[in-house]
Amino acid sequence: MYKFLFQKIKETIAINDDEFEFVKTLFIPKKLKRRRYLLSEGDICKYTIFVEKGLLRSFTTDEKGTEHTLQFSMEGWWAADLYSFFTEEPTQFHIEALEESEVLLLSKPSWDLLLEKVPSFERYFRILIQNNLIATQRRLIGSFSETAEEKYNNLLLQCPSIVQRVPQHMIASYIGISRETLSRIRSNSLSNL
Amino acid sequence: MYKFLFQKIKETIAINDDEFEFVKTLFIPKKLKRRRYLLSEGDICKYTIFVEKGLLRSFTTDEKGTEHTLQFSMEGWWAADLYSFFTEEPTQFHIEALEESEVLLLSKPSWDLLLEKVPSFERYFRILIQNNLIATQRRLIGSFSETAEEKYNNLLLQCPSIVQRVPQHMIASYIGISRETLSRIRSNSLSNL
DNA sequence: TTAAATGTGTGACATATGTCACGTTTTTTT
DNA sequence: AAAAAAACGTGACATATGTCACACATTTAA
Repeated sequence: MYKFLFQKIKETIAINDDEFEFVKTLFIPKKLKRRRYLLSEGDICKYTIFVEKGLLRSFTTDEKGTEHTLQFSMEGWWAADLYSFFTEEPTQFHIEALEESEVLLLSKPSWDLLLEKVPSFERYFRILIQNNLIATQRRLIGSFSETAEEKYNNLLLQCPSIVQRVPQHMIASYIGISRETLSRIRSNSLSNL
Repeated sequence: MYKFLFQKIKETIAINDDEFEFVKTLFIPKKLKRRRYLLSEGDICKYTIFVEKGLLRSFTTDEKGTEHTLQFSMEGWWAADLYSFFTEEPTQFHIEALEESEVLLLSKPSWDLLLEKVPSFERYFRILIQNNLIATQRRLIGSFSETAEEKYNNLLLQCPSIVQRVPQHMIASYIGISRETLSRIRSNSLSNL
């Protein structure tokens, strides 16, 4: 249950077995069925979520009812609304399980305790967030400069596994195009083989 | 010259005067004329840049020659291509001074030394980057869900000072619309007064 | 003070993408 | 196995925004 967590942490910082045993005590393991929500609009985001198994999606719904996907989080990744988590303001996001999933929940008090007792986690989270920022900046620039087809092809190159595991209309909402446009792009690229 | 730096640091972490004197020695002060570049496409981003005075812009140029503005950095803000800074890969960004500016440069070795000697800076940078991530995520969702007019009006609400200090076509490239569209939005909202 | 460079406004037109509607296929649930 | 729900494909059409072109205004530099 803590396999990916341990592995991912060790990729960026050095922690010993004792420390990891302590880390373990801070997380709440949870199993989720498909389509279950971990966070809904209006909630306060009480946990940062680490995915050990399965796949989560973070998204918002605008006034017209259209969904916009911020992130897919698969094994070894995190999910949360950081703004709501730190300010304790209500969130605008939903986080749902797209597959049967196993997650580890880290509450705010546990987060604080973690940084206090194992200061090197400050570095771990900084790097994690930094990589997320770099990726999000790229998506933003891409959303300005790329055509719908380029957006899809780039996603295929960069995250083929996401495209395989997720329904098309959610892929569309992740790259910021309509599901119909994505459907047409896919049928066109088939005829170009 | 270090006024904003000191102030901004104290907003998030506690550091004493001795530590600040040490911090000072790590930064390279630099004055910049208008339109001077601190970073050009293909360079390796050698410094993270803190703005004491003036205004910087980070942007990319796509294959068609269209500019896309990632960020404006005014007094008290940072600028850099974090990806290039940490990987030492060539950058795709340009960073230019939009006004006569005074900046403080922090090289990679100095950055490393800073975190080693004053570990609380890990926290400072984590929070800095985290706030940037939250803002960038909002821009991304906005780029999916808002009309050109909404994008402009929201920017007016959130960063009126940027809109005042920066040429319109750069504002357009920041919210991801053409300069002509922005020009029409502005003339329309005038007639609605 | 003049010339050059930069920035802005606006008309005419093109087009990529969204929207709506409906049918079919696939998956999930009972 | 049947029914319900979710997902996908596709035609017809609408439209917001981009593109191109050129005039005018403003700022900067010579």
